[in-house]
Amino acid sequence: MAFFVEEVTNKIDGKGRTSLPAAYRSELEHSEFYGIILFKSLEENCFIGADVEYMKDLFDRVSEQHGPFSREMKLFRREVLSRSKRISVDADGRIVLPKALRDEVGIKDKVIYAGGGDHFEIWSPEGLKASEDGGAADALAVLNGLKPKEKQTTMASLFGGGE
Amino acid sequence: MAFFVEEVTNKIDGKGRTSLPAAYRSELEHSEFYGIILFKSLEENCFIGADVEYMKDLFDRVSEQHGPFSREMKLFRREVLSRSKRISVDADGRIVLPKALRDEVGIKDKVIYAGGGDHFEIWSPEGLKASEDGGAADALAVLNGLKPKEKQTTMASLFGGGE
DNA sequence: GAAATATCCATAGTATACCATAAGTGTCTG
DNA sequence: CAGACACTTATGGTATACTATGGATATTTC
Repeated sequence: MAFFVEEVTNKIDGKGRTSLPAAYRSELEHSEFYGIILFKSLEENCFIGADVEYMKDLFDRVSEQHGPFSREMKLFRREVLSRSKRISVDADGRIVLPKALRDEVGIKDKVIYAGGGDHFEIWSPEGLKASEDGGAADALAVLNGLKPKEKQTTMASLFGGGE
Repeated sequence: MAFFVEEVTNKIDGKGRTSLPAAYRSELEHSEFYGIILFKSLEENCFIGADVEYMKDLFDRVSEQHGPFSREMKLFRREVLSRSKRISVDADGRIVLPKALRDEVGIKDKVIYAGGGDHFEIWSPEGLKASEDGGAADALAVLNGLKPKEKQTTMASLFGGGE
């Protein structure tokens, strides 16, 4: 699965065209669809981009854990899927952010792509600056507080045939 | 399988013609039948549209899990299959919603298509507005509450004392 | 033949494909 | 090691194709 890192600042022109960072493109080009799924973050003033598989995976998990016509699934459909867009990467490596979307998060002539692993974020420079976090010290505390990775005892490991 | 996202508002004329969103059409055109299955939602005041494979999949699952002549299968036939319609996409990318159907959910001169992954919904603008959900915060809670994907058979699940 | 349904053109606006450039990177070579 | 060459990347401009929609004409269906 694609793994996005790096923070990149690119221009965006009057038609909403902006180069997707090359590092992201190479993560995407093995995908079934050479493009991204884009949707407004549920908590922050930015967009979230990812490959289609990421969204299909979220879909499957909500559907399996709550039921295909559950209240949770309905929320997911309304608040995420119907607000998402499929945006293809053109031959020059660019995507287009329609004006309506740019206005939602205050993007003018520059965008910042922020890699976040399974997905990435798209910010206006002002928006990203305004969204402050705890800083490096707090992040260090998170890492230091990590417990060992769950060592699940699986059927396979019990009866042989593990990796 | 087709994956529908985006919310699109289109006009519908006196003859019931309305453009199916281009994003949906490109999801459908690899299907065996270039058109949709349409049926009235069992719980909401809208229609549900999908490709034929979606309905065949529902059919298979009900049949396999309850038996081909079970009470559940009879319900599915009566309430879903017999109320479904096969609607083809014409050369201009439009579908036709007959007047009887439009009246069922109060569609006048505009329809809203709401992508929902494996299927999409067709609403009247008023109907969609009236059907409110929990909003972004609730949707975020759903996503944060997701359990890890792999459902491995663990010691815990074997001998009690789950998560 | 009247009403309903389907097929065929026309068009304005928009989005996409195509082409061009300029800067940066790296490689190969004499 | 200097320099020529081939790539890639980001970005600007232009032309073409597509989308949504309205109107008109066929073709059913009862």
